[in-house]
Amino acid sequence: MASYKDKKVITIGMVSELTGLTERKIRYYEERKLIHPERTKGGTRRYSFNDVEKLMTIADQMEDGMQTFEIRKRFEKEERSVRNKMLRGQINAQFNMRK
Amino acid sequence: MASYKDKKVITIGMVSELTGLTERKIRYYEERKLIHPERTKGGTRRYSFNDVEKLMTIADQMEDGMQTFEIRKRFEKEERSVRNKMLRGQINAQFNMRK
DNA sequence: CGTGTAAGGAATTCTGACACG
DNA sequence: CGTGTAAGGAATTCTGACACG
Repeated sequence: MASYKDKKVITIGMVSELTGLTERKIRYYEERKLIHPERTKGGTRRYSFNDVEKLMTIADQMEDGMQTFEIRKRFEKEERSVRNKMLRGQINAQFNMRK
Repeated sequence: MASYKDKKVITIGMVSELTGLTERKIRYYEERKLIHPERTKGGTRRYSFNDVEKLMTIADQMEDGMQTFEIRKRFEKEERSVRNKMLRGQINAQFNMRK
């Protein structure tokens, strides 16, 4: 499941370059809980390629005039749906084991 | 062909963490032409996940007492073989187009 | 609300060199 | 040859704040 796309290894400078967003914006979207980079011991942020993709989605939605809290709600909704899907998968698997 | 694995986005500090190698070693293997990171405008090195994997291979071979120039020759050999394979693929493709 | 910017400091990285073996 | 280390400087990142709208 976790692969290179999820490894938090990219600095904010590279993310800025990859997405075209300013560092200010990237930090702000974190403040608004849209992304969740990790930190090194020293405190510098590290992002994954998934974060980069997410930021590009965010950029699109911001351009469409959406507000950060709306975007956040969408992401949360999406995550719930993914989790439910996985849960159902597990339940089915167990069910199949029984019979 | 080029994917996330080939994107040069990782700093030497992260590479050191991921591979367990010291930064000194990582820079030295570059000096010996075993790896080829890119540079930012500012001059800091950026590595790809492929570089990270390559470094782990290098570490293994160094442990086995191999010398850097040997390891380098191996890599070059491997690259030639890959290129040849691709070339043959292209030739076959063209040949198949003709008939 | 979303974003720019100047400010001061801290973490990160760089190079060239000396050392050892 | 391969690697550690101290040295000085440059690039990168961080936070909190003020500004505008």
